[in-house]
Parts: sequence; structure tokens; C-alpha cells
Amino acid sequence: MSSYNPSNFIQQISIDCTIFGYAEGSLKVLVTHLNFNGDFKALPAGFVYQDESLDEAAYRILVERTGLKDIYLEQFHTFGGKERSHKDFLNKLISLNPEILPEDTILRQETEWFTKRFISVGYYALVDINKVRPTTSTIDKYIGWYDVDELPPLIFDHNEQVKRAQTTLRFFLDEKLLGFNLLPETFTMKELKNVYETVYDRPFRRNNFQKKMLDLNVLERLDKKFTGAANKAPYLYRFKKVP
Amino acid sequence: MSSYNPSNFIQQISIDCTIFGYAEGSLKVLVTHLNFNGDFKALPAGFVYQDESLDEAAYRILVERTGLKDIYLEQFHTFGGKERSHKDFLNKLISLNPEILPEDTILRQETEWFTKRFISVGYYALVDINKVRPTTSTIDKYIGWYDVDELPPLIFDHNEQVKRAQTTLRFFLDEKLLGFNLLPETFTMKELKNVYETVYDRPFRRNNFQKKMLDLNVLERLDKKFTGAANKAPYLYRFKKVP
DNA sequence: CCAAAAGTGTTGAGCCTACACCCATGA
DNA sequence: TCATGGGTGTAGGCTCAACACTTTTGG
Repeated sequence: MSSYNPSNFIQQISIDCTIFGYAEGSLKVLVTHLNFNGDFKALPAGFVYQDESLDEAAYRILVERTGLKDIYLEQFHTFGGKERSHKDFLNKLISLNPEILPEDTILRQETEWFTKRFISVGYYALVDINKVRPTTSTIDKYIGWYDVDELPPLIFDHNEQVKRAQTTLRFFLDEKLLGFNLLPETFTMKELKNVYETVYDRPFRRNNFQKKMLDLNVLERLDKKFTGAANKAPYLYRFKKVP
Repeated sequence: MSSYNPSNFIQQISIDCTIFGYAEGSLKVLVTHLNFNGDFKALPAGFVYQDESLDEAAYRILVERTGLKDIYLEQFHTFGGKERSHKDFLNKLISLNPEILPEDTILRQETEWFTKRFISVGYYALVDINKVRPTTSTIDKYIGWYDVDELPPLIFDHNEQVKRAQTTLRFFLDEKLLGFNLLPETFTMKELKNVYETVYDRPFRRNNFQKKMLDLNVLERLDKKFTGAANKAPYLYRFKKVP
């Protein structure tokens, strides 16, 4: 943590990113194991430089952890509860990692800012899970995907943040054509339907779903995909390039 | 400003409130004239105490300025651009009000925090304009209603904030049954229709609108309202009390 | 030729729009 | 009795869910 110079950051503001990916029929979230003693898991997070916008900071945090650029990323809520499970977390953190708050006054100044109350701006992102190389930054011990329905306890209110991000995702999946960000460049209608069924946790009719998606007029039909299976080959689609 | 003790506030975070009211067929926004030399207008704003949640702070700011309690209030976006017209505003402010940044180091400390970059959490509220007593706080010279389509230039990105609040309002007016907050306790269907037409800036069919509203099953029909006009007396309605 | 899975057409229910008509009210 | 404006009924069109049928593929 000492690589952070707190004076470069806006105090008491953090950015938490809920990064969704899709694989094997389920929605995943990227979670980091913090690089402290003790079993602390969290959403990828970071701070905002004085000369950086919130959006830029969120994007930087995302790129650091995933290596991906040009990703759909959107702020969905700012969490400003006065407690946010902060004290429980801090007590445990400090008792297991006494070096965070050393007796030495000068060293202490360097790390003390981290123990204050934080306001968190929540962003969510949708990524193609196959393109991501989860990358640890200085504050991560390990970083990896968890099924959204089987998340471990996360620090602060991060579990609640994921729930709210999921609600927002459901609200906007259609409108913002987000489904495509969760898939590879080309995909079949069935794969797209699977994404929708996973996000909304309910089945869609094959034919009606297809009609709806094609009516959106954003899909481009490509060649057929021959899978070797004993059935009609499905078409591949891709998201239309904007001219 | 010197009544503020900056150490009690979270640094570099402010809350801006877009407070909508409805009167005479148009949507109004509450705007304050700042208590400085120079013609500075702004949304009602304030800061967040260390031991206060964002929602509590927004509510406090609203109550201070309107005297109203139990008001619908919701966070809609956090504005974190790195410029936000801050420097232009500050240069003008300081040149017209040199006492803000005095030479005296101690006094300077007390006011300097105010000149830093701020992240603003935007809230919007809907109020019954007749119940509001616009009340100046220490930083307001005057506070009053402006037509949303005829807003004067406001400081920072406050004009943009109002636009975005308006978009959010349109998005949720139905879903959250917000229309009622803009009206007195009882109202006619026509008055409710006027609110909708003002918010969405388009006409609705009289009969279809009525059907839609009644189908929502949240209105309670009361006695007729005899206006003295030479026509059938309209019913009064009110928002059903939840049991 | 068959099973499996994809593509496509069609019907009916429900909702919204637009128009029409009726009713209460005060002049 | 008339003009005004509010209350309500209904036909037409659109959307979408549900079902049915056809087509393609490899075994």
C-alpha cells in the first residue's frame, strides 16, 4: 500500500467495479482477494486522482485488472451509507495486519487515510470472459471469477453492490444492447438467448426471441456454423458495425 | 462561509439537489443566488458530515431550503468530471470576493478547502410548490423558482445536472407514481394530466389518460369538485393511503 | 430415413389509440 | 336550452406469447 501517495488521490472516495462475464450458462463476477493477512475478498476497486474524472478512474481500474480496452462501463449508483460495515472490516484488518497503522507518526500518516470512511461510486462493466486476463495489482493477492449466485462474503457493502448492479443490468440489457459485450465477436442466436436467460434467470421462447432480436436491427447474419452435430446448422451473427 | 468547519465534512464531496415543483402548467426548479459578490446562481447544495450518510445529507439540504419533510428524494447520478467549469467559476469568484482566500495563513486554511475540485452527488426531488417556503441558508442571498425551460446559467455543470434529472424523472414518473408529489393532497384528473403533459412535454388523450391512471389502482375517487364553471363537475382524487 | 435442432409462419389475447357519444353544470 | 367540459364505451391496429409446421444436418 505504501506505493500510494494519498495526497494524489481525492480523499474518502473510492470506485468499486462490478465486472460481469458470461461462461457456461452462468453470470460471473470478477472478485479480488486482497493482499493482506486474513481472508478479505472484494470487488476490484481503486481511488480517483486529483486530475482524473470518475469515468477515467473507473476505466483505469478496469484496464488494470482485465487488460481489456474499449469496454462498456457505466456508473450505476453511489454508495454513501455512514457505516458500510467499515469498522468491522477495519478492526479485523488492523488486528491481522498491525503494520498498517504503525506507531511511527510519519509512516502512520501515509496509511491512515485508508482507514477513514469512504464513499463508493459503483460502476458495472460487461466483458467477454475469454478475452480477460485477470491481472493482480499491488493490492490483490489473487483475482478470479465467481458465479454471481455463489459469491463469497465480500468486504463493506460489496455484496449489496453486486445485487444492485445486477438489477441495473436487467433494466438496461435490451436498451443498451449489452448482451453482445458478454459474447465473442460472432455467436449463434442460441448463445445470445443463453445470455439473456442467464441475466434474467428465466426462459425465452426460441422463435419469439429470435424475432425480437432481429427486429432490433443491430445484428448482421454471417455464414452458417457447422458444428458436426446431426441437425440444421445455425447461422452466426455479429453486432453490426456502425458506419 | 466561515461558519463551516471543514474538518467535519468529507472533503471534495458535495451534494446538489434538483428540486422540481409544478405550477401554472410548467415545471419549475428551485435555484439559489449565492451570497457572494457577483451574480452566481446554483442548485441548492451542501456538504456531507463525516457521520452522515449521503441520503441523510441530501435530505437535510432539502429540508433546510424548503421546510418540507417526508419528500420523495432520489440520487440519480454522480458528477465527477475533472473540470466541471470549476476554474472559471473560482477565478471570477475570488477576484470579486478576495476575502475568500485571505493572505493570513490560518484564515486561509479555513476557506481553502472550498476551492478544491469537487465530486457532486446529484439528487432530485418532487415537491408541492404551494407547500414550500423557500428558505435561505447562510450561503444563499435569495432562493426561488425558475421555469425549467428558462433556467439562467448556473455554476459548474448545474445546468447539465438539471437536464439529466429531467431525463430520470421522465423515465420513472409512472413507475414510482411521482406525479402525485407535485400536486396538492387532492386534485382532478385534468390537473394530473397537466403534470404529465408538462413533464413529458407532449399532450395525452383525456380519456385514455384517465383509464391508464385508474388502472394503476392507486387513486381514490372523492367527491365532485364544483368549480362554478358551466360544465360537468370533475371528481377529485387522492393518492390511496397504503393500509 | 430418422432424430435433433434451427428457421419461419400464424393465430389469438391484451393493450393502446382514436373517435364517438353521453351527461352534468351554470348561464 | 345551449355551450362547455368531464365521464365512459368501443372499434381498429399493434405487439407479443404460444403453437405449429418446415428445413437442414449427420448418422
